[in-house]
Amino acid sequence: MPELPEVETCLRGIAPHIIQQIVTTIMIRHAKLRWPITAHLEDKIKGKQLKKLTRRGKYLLFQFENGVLIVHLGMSGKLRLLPIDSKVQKHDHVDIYFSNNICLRFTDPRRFGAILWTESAASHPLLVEIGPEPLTANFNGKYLWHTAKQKKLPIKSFLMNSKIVAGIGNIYATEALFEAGIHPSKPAGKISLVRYQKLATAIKIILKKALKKGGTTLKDFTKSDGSPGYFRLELKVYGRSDEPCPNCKTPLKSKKIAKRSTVYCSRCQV
DNA sequence: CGAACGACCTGCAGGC
DNA sequence: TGCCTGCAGGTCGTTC
Repeated sequence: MPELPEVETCLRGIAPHIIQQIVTTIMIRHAKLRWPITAHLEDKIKGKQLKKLTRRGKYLLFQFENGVLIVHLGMSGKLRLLPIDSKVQKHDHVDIYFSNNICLRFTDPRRFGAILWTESAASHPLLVEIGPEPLTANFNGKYLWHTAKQKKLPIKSFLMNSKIVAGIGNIYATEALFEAGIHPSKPAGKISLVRYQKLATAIKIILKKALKKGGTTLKDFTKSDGSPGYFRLELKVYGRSDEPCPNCKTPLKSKKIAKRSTVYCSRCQV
């Protein structure tokens, strides 16, 4: 489910409730995720204090005094805070219990997610090659243009490569390309600097809008069921194949790019 | 080396 | 009702 805004919203929702707390115990019901959960994880984090919770791309980094727990939500993963005695349901694979009687529960039907322990996140192979965060200043049109030189792959695949930029998934790649008026199949190396500047701006605006929406959703977070709740930004083209283009009313088209569904307007995006 | 593809999983909607 | 197919917001490891 989650792309960068959802992961960030999840982080902001859970962090205040568990930062500085100490892990009392953990419960692993299903260790087989994308990779097996790190063996003897309990030995690593039991009795340890959670110092910080940060994000790199779509990876959540739970920073303890002695190392970092890396959590990825895959396609269908969720993290929720619950009372310690909450009823367990199907796909509730992992619980981490904290000293303030809160249970952090990882639920993931498809099990594409990951939970891994590392002593040095800075050099971890999953993190070390991730590109710039899209909401920082060093991600901009010039960076994209420069990095795309000579590349023939479709701009959409280029954008969804986490080595190029962190956290852009199928939805936001689709939406940003529509906003920027760029055809998703256009070879990355054949797009002008000016158009890349427009694209970088579109990415930043869309992500910020989604974050704001997530922040609004978060208001219910502590009050209701303890779930950050997934939210859906009003999407202009994603999931709207055959509907009229919001700009020109031409029916939106849809095609597969690298096996991912892609919606676009053949008139507005060139 | 970069780019394309397969693989990992479950759940759901739609067609027959 | 049941079976089959295709689809889903990710991305690493392998192959070409």
